[in-house]
Amino acid sequence: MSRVVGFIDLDAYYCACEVKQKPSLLAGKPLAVCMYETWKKSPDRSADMDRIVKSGGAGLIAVSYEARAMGVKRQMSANEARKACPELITVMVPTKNGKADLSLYKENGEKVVEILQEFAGIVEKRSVDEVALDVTDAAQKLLETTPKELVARQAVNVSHFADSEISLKASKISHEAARRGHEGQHEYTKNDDDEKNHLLKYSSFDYLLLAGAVVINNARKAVRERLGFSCSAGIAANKMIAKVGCGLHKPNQQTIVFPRSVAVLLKDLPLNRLPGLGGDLGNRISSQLNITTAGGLANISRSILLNAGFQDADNLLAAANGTLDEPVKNRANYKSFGSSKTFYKHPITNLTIADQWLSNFAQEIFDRIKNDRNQRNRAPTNVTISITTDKSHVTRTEKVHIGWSDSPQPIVRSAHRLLRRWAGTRTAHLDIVVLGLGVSNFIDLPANKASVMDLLTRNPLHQSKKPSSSAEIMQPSKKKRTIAELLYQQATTSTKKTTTVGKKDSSFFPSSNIDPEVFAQLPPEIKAELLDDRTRLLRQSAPSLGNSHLEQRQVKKKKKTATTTIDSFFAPRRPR
DNA sequence: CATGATGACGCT
DNA sequence: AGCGTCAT
Repeated sequence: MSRVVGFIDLDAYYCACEVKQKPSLLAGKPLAVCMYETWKKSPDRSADMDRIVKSGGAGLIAVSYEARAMGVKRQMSANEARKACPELITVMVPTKNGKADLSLYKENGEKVVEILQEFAGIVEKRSVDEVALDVTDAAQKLLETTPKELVARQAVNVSHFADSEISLKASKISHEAARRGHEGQHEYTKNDDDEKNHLLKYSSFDYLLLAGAVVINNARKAVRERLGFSCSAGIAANKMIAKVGCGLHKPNQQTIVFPRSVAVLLKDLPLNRLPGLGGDLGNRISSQLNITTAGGLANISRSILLNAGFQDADNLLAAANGTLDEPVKNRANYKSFGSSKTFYKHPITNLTIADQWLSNFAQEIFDRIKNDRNQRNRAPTNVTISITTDKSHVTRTEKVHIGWSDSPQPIVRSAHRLLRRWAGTRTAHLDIVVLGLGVSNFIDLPANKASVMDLLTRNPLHQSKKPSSSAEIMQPSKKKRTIAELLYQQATTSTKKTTTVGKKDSSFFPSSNIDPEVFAQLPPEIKAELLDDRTRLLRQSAPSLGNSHLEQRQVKKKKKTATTTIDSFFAPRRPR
């Protein structure tokens, strides 16, 4: 069944966050955001005023539209940019514990998602500044309550169309130019093409798209009014085309791609502007098949693609034809998060320093875990360290129990252990160029800690006085899982390690405050399952020993094979 | 002068 | 579990 997908991209997002912080100084100004002022160690800066830097600052990571108009481009060094635009204001990202602190942007991004959730049943957070929405239902509802001609009129008034002259011109811009905001981008002005478009006869699905465009426009308006962020959007029958459409007109504009416009839009679209083909795979396709556009790829036969070694031919062709239809995922929050830092030209040489950084990372991650946990009653169960040297890049993962713990220590200890698992016996000359730590594999926690404790304990300290929280109502967790989780927590925090299963149920949790009688009354199969869960979780949590010297691989400079699939984000999983 | 920090996911 | 790719 056809869907209506909106793809929203916040305009010059890091810049917009900074403008929100200091509107009187920054609004309407040519502005750029850079990562650090210098690569040398310097004190943390979080105050907005301290972050406006007059010198230094390496590659720009965000450029306001005012600065783009002056020729400032992303990836310029700050000094280069100042030459192009002497009035340029450069703001460095906040730093904390000696590293960039992106929480300002992340937190604002979460607020954006919250607002967008009011407008769509299915919301997929794609990155800090991108969100895909399935607005099919909302569009249908709108058409049920509003005459379709009125809906169409509203949509036309606030949207571009992909087959207009200016849209098709924008579709021919190179990938690089499009990314940095090509010339001629400006706020919306009405044009004759769009009016002509409005005179055409709409199919019933066209009306649905038009309704979706009204919904998306309302969503964008809400984001702008409540948070001050402007954004651009594309509206189409699938996520990939919606994203392509989104890129046609920025900032603060939206573009509708009717099904009948897809072919002409893709005809001259540079191949590497198709999501997933912006890297190696796209380059190989271009050079091996001597094509440069999506339209060119669409004209290649499946068998030629297969013969050239592109096993993912079907998806490639679907992408080139604009029919690749990956559903909008129902995921408004992160599946993992982490903290990392590059030590450019000053690699970490010894374990002590690495440990300190890992502790910092762990603290930062734990702060995020606490936030996330309060909102979503979940906690991660994996900790992964990531280490890059000149010669290698490796990751090491182990299980960790966080639960409702209020200390970052479990993560800190895991991180230090994982570091040693990699380093082996070596303690110096580690030469770590990039060090990172992350957590993943979230599991649901008891929605309300106290209320679950009530179930299993007679400890009056744990009896909750409040009714269940709203979080519990919104996200009821399965009782079985909940109990297993609790048992696991009890087991791993107990002072003794039990190596054998006790003969009596009541002897099972030496220092537990779980009521043995309650446990004893559980049906035998539940007991067995709980015990099984407990031992399994314990086993998983046991760190294994590694041999780092065996793991030092050469980093492969050149990869590899035409078997790589188009970016998973837009590609449906291949059937079996 | 010049440097990124995350995050998702397929393949094996 | 670990690696590689693609993305912003």
